[in-house]
Amino acid sequence: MKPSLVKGTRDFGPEQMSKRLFIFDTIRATFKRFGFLPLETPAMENLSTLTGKYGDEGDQLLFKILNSGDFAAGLTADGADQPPLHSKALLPRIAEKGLRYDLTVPFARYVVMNRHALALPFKRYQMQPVWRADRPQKGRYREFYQCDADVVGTDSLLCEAEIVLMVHEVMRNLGIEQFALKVNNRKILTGIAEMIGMPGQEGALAVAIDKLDKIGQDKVLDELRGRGFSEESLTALMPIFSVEGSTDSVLARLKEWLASSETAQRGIAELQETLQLVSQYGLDQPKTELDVTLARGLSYYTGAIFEVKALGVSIGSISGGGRYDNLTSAFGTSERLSGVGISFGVDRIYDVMEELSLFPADAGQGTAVLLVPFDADGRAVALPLLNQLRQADTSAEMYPDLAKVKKMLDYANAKRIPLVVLIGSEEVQTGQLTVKNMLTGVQEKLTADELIAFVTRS
RNA sequence: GUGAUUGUAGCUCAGUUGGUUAGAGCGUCGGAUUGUGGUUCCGAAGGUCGCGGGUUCGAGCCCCGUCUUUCACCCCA
Repeated sequence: MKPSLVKGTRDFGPEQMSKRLFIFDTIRATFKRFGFLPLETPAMENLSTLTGKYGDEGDQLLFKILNSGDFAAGLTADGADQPPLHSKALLPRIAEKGLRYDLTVPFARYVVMNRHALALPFKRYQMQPVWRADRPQKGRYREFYQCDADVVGTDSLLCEAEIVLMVHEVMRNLGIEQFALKVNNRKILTGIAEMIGMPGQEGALAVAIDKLDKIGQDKVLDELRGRGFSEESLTALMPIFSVEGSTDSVLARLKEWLASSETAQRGIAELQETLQLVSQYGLDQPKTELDVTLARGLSYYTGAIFEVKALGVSIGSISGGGRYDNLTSAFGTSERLSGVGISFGVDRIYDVMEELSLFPADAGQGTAVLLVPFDADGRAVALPLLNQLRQADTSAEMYPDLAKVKKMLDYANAKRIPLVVLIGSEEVQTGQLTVKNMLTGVQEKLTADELIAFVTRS
């Protein structure tokens, strides 16, 4: 049989992996600098932990795991006198585990289970794969990695501000200079829904408004009509399409328009304070953009919402997050624990960086020096040198077989090893090794000590 | 989940209105004065034409199903 990959999954070869590790390392370094601690949770969770947290659509995208053993035991066969079993009714009887859909919900589960041992506020980062059963397409996979940093146990808007700072640091360290960090606040959307006489409908409102830049104002209105919004409410909504301009002027206009909504006013104030904290920090050339139409589908957000888009590429958002006030309450805690977090999508960041050629040249660099002995005598000289190079923190290897020189140099080219040390009888006798730069073709004679000095210097 | 789309050598692709032993480039392997690669020359290996059915004297080509790829919708990192 021919081997193949599961739909929407990929292998990562050495070259891809070294680029991916560059992304992981960059993000991890930032998370650590901001005081977040590492956490890992299992790939699978009880379905009861996962369901109901992501809305109906999200539940459908969960990968379920068939029970072990005779999962069909106790199921009755469909008979003429019985209605056929529907998969929806069948599911809880044959699957009680599922693959994690994101990192936020398992984190909330962890916090609730370990509440007694955690010093609040608790800051954790987590970089693990998640799985979603939707159709793969550009920038969308069934298995992909998220890098999350969340804080729970504080309402302080400093956390929101730090997320803004982290996003800037990560993007700039990755070399993604052209990006937009869109920010909004769910409370503003909630207030708008109240204002137009559709309280509690901010979810439907958000989903439709989120598509504004994609389908245009008229189609957004059509969609809202389809969702049961009256003409009256739509008329009341019109000002949202004309709030543009600088962040300050947008905030001022919103304040005026939503004057009667206490919720909206709180959202506006939160946003304002967050942005003020960011500017007090002294962030250079912030890429934050207030976008009233930014909604984000995940239903658990209650305050700030973030989304990062790379400019100049047609790949969806590469990062997103927000504040959630009652995620832990879904697990039955009476204590109100507020949290806020950000999630970086490694796979999309990879696609963006690949498309814009942003990976540094040495991101795929493996071995720095290849030792090429021509015979057993050369090998006797090469082995201690190999050891010395590695102790000097240089990645070095020796071609394992005594093969033809051509073959060994071909190997160096294939692995893009920039430096080759040729060791034949002449080199063994004089101690002057032939060091060849594979890029320029230039050769020079160096002693072992000179070689190590040269390699560690560059 | 809805609607399209793709599949021929390791890779990128040719392959006529259905007609004999399915081709190219690149790559791989071997060789061209036994201590020199990336540029040259010669040679070789490598394909159940995604898979399963059907139509036909005959299918890489037409039809159906299925899987896969890519894309739009939905939603999302």
